[in-house]
Amino acid sequence: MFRIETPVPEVIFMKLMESGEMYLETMLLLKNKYGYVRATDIAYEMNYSKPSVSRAVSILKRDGYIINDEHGMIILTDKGLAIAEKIYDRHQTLTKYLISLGISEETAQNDACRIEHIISQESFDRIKEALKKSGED
Amino acid sequence: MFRIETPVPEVIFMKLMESGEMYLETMLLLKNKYGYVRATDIAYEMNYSKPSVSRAVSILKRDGYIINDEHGMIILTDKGLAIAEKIYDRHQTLTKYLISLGISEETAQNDACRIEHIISQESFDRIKEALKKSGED
DNA sequence: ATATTAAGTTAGCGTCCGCTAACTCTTTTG
DNA sequence: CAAAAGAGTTAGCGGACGCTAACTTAATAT
Repeated sequence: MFRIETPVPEVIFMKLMESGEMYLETMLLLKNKYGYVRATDIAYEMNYSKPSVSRAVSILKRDGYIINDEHGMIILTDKGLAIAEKIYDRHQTLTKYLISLGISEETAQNDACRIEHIISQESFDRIKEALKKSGED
Repeated sequence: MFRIETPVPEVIFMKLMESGEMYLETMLLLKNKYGYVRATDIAYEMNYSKPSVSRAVSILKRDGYIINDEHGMIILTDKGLAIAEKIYDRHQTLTKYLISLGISEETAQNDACRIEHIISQESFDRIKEALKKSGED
């Protein structure tokens, strides 16, 4: 009898896509807002269909970003929370920064929401710095 | 005999996707560099396979962004050129702006390349303004 | 003139990520 | 307690956009 080594690795290093980041960010937002996170509220918040959310949730669960508590509520794991907070921070900072340039609140929100996923750490750090400085005078 | 009105509109209003914008921008770059635009050079420049480029080109052609000249070279139409120039301008401006914040040339290029497609006109205008001002002192 | 290289296309695959239809299961309500 | 409403899932569609393999056609070199 031979033990056959499975060619499938324990952990496939999945790069989290923009959409996954948006879901995690929304979950953090809902957690802060209601104290719990449900798929249906995610769907409402993101203006997506329930099946879209259902699939996203199951993927995020599979990849260890979220788990369910005993009541079936969605709980961010450390890994998931880290990303959610990172994106949330980016969102706040970028929004404030764009507003400081004279951009309307609404546009700033929308643009921040897109940029937060694609900007490099280096650029984000410099922008955060610039915002801090501009707030000092 | 009845003339059957086709339910398919003459022109389907296609929103150009980020990838289409990148192709057009690259075409403008190649035009400036070599004086002509070929699919194979696009593939080399963007690090894409020839079939990927071939399909993109046929879609951009179908939608009126490019045409072929008598030698089979790719020519940007007015519509295509307008977009290419818009994105190119955004690229230059955003790159300069990021560099002015202390971000390295390379990172600035990369981030500009992503942001150029998603930022609103309003935000872009404010950034262009801010860059102009910062250049004045 | 033939062999090689280059340009471009076609066919078909795979992933991401929206969607609707239709179902189950639970909770609420008259 | 039966009906309605709400939460969540499964199945399957479709479009955007990468890819490789394999082809044709045109240009170049020996």
